[in-house]
Amino acid sequence: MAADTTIKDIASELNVSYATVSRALNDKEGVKAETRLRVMEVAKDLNYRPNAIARGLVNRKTHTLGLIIPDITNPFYPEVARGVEDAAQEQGYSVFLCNTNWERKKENHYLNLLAEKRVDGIIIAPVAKETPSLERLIGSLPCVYVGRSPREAGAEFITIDNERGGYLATEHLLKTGRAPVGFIGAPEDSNTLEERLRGYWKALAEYGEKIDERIILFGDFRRESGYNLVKKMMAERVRPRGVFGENDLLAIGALQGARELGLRIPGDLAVVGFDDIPIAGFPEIQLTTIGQPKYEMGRLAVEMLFDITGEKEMEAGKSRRIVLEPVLIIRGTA
Amino acid sequence: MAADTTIKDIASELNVSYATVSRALNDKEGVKAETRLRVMEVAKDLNYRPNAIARGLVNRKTHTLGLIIPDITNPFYPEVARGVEDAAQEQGYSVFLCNTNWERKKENHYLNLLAEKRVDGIIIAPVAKETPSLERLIGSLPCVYVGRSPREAGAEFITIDNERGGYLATEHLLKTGRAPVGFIGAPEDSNTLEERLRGYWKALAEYGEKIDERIILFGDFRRESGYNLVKKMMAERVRPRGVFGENDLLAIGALQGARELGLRIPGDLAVVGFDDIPIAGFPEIQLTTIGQPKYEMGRLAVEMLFDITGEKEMEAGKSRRIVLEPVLIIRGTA
DNA sequence: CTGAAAGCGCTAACAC
DNA sequence: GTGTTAGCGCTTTCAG
Repeated sequence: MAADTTIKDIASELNVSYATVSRALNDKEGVKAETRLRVMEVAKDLNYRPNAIARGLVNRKTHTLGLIIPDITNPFYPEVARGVEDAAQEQGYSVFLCNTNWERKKENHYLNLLAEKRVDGIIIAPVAKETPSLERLIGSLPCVYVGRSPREAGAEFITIDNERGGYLATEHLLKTGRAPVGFIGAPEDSNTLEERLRGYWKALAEYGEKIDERIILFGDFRRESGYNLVKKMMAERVRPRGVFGENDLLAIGALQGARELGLRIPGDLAVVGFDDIPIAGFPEIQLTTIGQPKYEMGRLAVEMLFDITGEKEMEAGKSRRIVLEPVLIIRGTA
Repeated sequence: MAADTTIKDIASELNVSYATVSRALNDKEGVKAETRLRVMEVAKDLNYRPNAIARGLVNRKTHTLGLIIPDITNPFYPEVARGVEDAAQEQGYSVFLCNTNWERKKENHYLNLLAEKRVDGIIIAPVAKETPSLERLIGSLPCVYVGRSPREAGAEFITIDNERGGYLATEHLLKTGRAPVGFIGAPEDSNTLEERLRGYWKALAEYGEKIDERIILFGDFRRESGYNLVKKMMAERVRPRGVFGENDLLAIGALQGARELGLRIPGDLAVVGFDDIPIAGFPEIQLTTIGQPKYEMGRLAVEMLFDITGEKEMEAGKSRRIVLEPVLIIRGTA
């Protein structure tokens, strides 16, 4: 950028030391009211803009947060991101939004980058169950996980009870007589999968259904995957009458694949998703799903971060490990 | 963050000057191979992380871009954002994603913030027709607009031909005998509205239809708005047989409102949108719309930025003012 | 090839 | 109240 005006410029303009200018600009005490006024004036005239980089260097604080999400294209994450950004902005923070596209390499890269940029904290929805490069950072860089409960003892997190969510979804299917119930999810290492799958198993067990690997299928997190997986599933000998999709995109894809197969929903096949993304509620979709407070989770993550850094204390009674209760939202597909 | 290790630490460890360390770390010439190796080793041992803040201060370059979008919740923007981020990352840049939520105040705030953080460039999808606080920055901070062609002479931009898009949409409706054709859009000051509306007018004129203010309705950019507006429109005496929505979300809302009114689509009412967001292509929606290459636009915006800063030259023949051709995508709603 | 030293823009003691 | 000075972590002359 072109030569910016610095506090020195405005100091020499006024024939005061630049320390005084700094004091005036930062509303510190010990500056004559008149001096302060003149400083402000000249600052405006010269179109002065504080250099956050220089400030960050001496204050060791950048007023910047990093937010790492796996898929900005999945409507779940923009909602979370909005919560994070709103809450951050309210405290005068800005956020680096990093999209890993479900690639661990990218996640790693961003983690390093954020550390190098000396962000004041990181909020992450990790790609996989373990995030070693982050775990190395924790302790030197405050961090909170969103959407999953990490294994490491030291980490803070906000998530919903995924196992319970999986249970609720499956139970609903079973209770309405949809056995056998299939499951479609992302690859095995995904962070939330394990817990939701566990909930699925649990419900199955409780209803006396046995686990049938033929109708537990894995792909990726995209809608197309749900579409393909349901077709594959329906080609099996055991024809499920209900399907639980690990997330809404997958479930919606399943809906579409099933309809293409000529199946009526929910008559021939009932489908339950997870997340309650906005389109799930569209009249054309009406997906039965498990709801989570996405925006709120984003906000809470920031609060927790600030609580760690001491920037701002959290409301009393709030823990730094929050597990929210999922809710079953019954619409038209199950 | 806790006390980081600095180049001084690794210098004293090795009994060399920290200048040497800096050189070694930055792959500068004039360092004995062996010294370099030892530096690298110790750096790794000490878990050294370059401080991008300090670097930015001396280099006057932060390797950071700012991206300002109005609504991360509208699937159009995440696509653009992905393009921006991918292209930026390829050049070793990271991006601050700022969501203005259609608020000029927030936009302003972010613009200042980005300037203070000394980003190397800004890509913006502005809230309104004019962005005075940005225009003041241009010249000192490279900037490119996405999604609209600003009035100022000095600004670079990448957009599609919105007027032509509006024309194509309306023409399609007219050609298929849908007159009278209504229009629903966001508030008057919106950036793209004017051009798309102009295209609508033009098509109307060409087909001998007159402009009827009663069926040109404005709300905001959200789906709910389309839903409400279409209901209002259908309550008018002139009952339109086609509607052009300024964006897909609006058009989808219109679809839903119309159906709730008992109208069959496209039999009773034909609807065309704009943007071609992913859900537009869902089998349940099948929205006829105007397509724009969102991801590509994001990428191109970054290229243009780097071309301005001299970071990387653009392919020959590319202008810094790009107006892409919109395409009509005919699906089921018109 | 390496070291010493200045300086990026700013804040924070410590003097006066 | 205000000025002086050191220093945040790093890059970059300029000497040696």
